[in-house]
Amino acid sequence: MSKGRVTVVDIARAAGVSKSTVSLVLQSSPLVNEATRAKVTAVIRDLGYVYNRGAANLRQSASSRIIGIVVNDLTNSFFAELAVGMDMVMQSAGYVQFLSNSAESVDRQREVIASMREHGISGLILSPARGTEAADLKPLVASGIPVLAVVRNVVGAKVSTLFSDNYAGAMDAVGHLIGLGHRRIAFLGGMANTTVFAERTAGWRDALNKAGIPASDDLVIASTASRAGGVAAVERALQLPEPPTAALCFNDAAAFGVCDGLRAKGKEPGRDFGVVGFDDVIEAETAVPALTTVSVDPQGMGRRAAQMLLKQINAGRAEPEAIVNSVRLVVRESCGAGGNGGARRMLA
Amino acid sequence: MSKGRVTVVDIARAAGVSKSTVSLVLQSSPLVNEATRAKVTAVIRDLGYVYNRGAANLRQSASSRIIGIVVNDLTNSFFAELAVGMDMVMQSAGYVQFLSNSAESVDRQREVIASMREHGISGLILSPARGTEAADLKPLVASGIPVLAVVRNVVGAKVSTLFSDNYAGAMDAVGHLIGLGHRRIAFLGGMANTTVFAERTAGWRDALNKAGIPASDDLVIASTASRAGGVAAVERALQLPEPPTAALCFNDAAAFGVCDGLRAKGKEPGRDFGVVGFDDVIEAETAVPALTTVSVDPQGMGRRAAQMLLKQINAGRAEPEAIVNSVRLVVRESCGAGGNGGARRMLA
DNA sequence: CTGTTAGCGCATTCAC
DNA sequence: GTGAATGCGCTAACAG
Repeated sequence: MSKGRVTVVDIARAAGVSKSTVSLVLQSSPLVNEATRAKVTAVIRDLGYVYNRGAANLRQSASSRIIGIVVNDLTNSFFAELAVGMDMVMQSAGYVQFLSNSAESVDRQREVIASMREHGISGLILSPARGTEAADLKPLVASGIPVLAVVRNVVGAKVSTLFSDNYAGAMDAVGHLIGLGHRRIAFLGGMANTTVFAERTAGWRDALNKAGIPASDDLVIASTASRAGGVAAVERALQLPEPPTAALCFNDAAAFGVCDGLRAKGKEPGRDFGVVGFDDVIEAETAVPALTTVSVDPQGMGRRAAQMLLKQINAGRAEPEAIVNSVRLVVRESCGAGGNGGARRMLA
Repeated sequence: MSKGRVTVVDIARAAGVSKSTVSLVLQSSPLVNEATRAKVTAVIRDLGYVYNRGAANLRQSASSRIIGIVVNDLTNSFFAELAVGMDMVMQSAGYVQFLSNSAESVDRQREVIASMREHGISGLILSPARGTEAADLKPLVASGIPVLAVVRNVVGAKVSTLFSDNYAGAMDAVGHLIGLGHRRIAFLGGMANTTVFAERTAGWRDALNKAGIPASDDLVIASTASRAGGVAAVERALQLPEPPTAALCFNDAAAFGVCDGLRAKGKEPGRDFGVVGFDDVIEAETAVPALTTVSVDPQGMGRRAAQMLLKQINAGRAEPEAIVNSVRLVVRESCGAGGNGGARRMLA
């Protein structure tokens, strides 16, 4: 039963036709007799034949229908959600994906991309590891296969891009806080040397400046983009000579940490201190956020990224395009039961 | 530059040798002159040649060095961590993986597995969608490619397995609570119709019975395995005629929800109510758990799964093996700063 | 040590 | 409608 793979020849012989007839049946060509088609499909099922895409792809220089996805940190729910979104449209489009985790290592990233390339991917979506350079992608784009960078930028690389509008989102959020009367607004959490961090702090800064409020660097407190990082950041913020009365948090994890830290100091988030967070993982943990958030919807972004790449693949040789994924400020006035314990009656 | 793929023939011509010499160089065979080897490798680099594994694999009936991984819910951090663990060892072993999300749909799962098979995977790791039957995997195992089921069981399927010792973990956890003097101990959260749920509740039940405490079905309150589910479950539990004084929570998300729900009722988790949770995602969100937990370490489990599968692949035609991944009870007496706000001074 | 020959499984002409 | 050739990129034999 498992003595070597069963091929078209086998099923041709068993069905008493020639291999090309079988081939036609496989691609459901209209120019084959209905009776023979039935016979062939029956034999295919009986012998447990499986189509060999590798061989097919070798022959015709068609698309392998494999695409590569490399993300910097699949452990982060944001990127997991992103990947799931991509997976959805890839599956529906009849593609399979190599999906790998670079763990922020450019070396692993390079290796994994090389490996994918040897396997003939017809496109690549990359959420680049920190420190990725244009040169790393040079041979890939030179070979003509479409590459899409998401979430983070690769400066100088001639690839398509899909980024969130971090700048506008931060502007909106800070504007909201200012509208509520806050004047000292901190930026808490996140790793400083990322483009996302830079964009979000830029929006924070410009929104303050626009309102005539000085944007003091003391109020930008970077840390890890985690719950622990949020706790640490807010603790530092509250120790400032002139502590802030509100904060824009780098992401949702940091925002939760900030709430934790506030409660630990006897402050009620929302009532005693305004909190707005970028919500990179909205829809994921539906029960939690009673916070006002700048929502990114990673699954939607993933779907959009996949669609972009497939379009490029189908279009053949298209120019790289840059798209900005819009975000929206979600203001939650009240918070239902089952919410995040201490985060009700939000001032922000 | 990108006029068709550059092949062995191209580099053979450019290097002034024959293709088989190039082939030998590619597989770093010892029987090739050092000078010609240098020449060939130089040309390879200059022309930007990429090895075509598809063609190679077609010729020699060797392993494709592609393995398939299908997970029921990549949105769940547990499975994301699991996948990352697998990714690590696959990368180190020179494999690439198709990684896909079935989203608990047996249909998607079947399609995706079929697609992977057409691409010639040399092994499959499956965290089965709910409702997966042995028949779904029948053709795959019949074709002789190693299959490993993780986390959940597929009854009747002749595949290798790697499960956590949910039963023993639940026993340990409940024993711990009993040792602290609790008599009415609930089981909160989790979807009822899963094997994991069945195993964990069985351990809960048997530990109670062993201690001579009746295990009332009222105390098993299923819900979703999420934070919201935990909130709902503990609310129901506290409305019982004889409410519990402690609980074993299905997973960490549910445990957090239980703490939320307790605080909403003015009860301090750990002080007023004993909480132990299965910690499916330990190491992931390092800041949070001030809870006593039954730890599973999904990344480690993923690494182990990958190693198992690779061993099977290398061993050729090995019998399926069943391995149990041990879990450990982690008792946290105190909880440092930056912990989960309300979950300190745990009674459990 | 290196070149020659012959397929791996499939799809695409062409004849029939 | 169907069957016989040909070649995709590569490796395995065997010659030279």
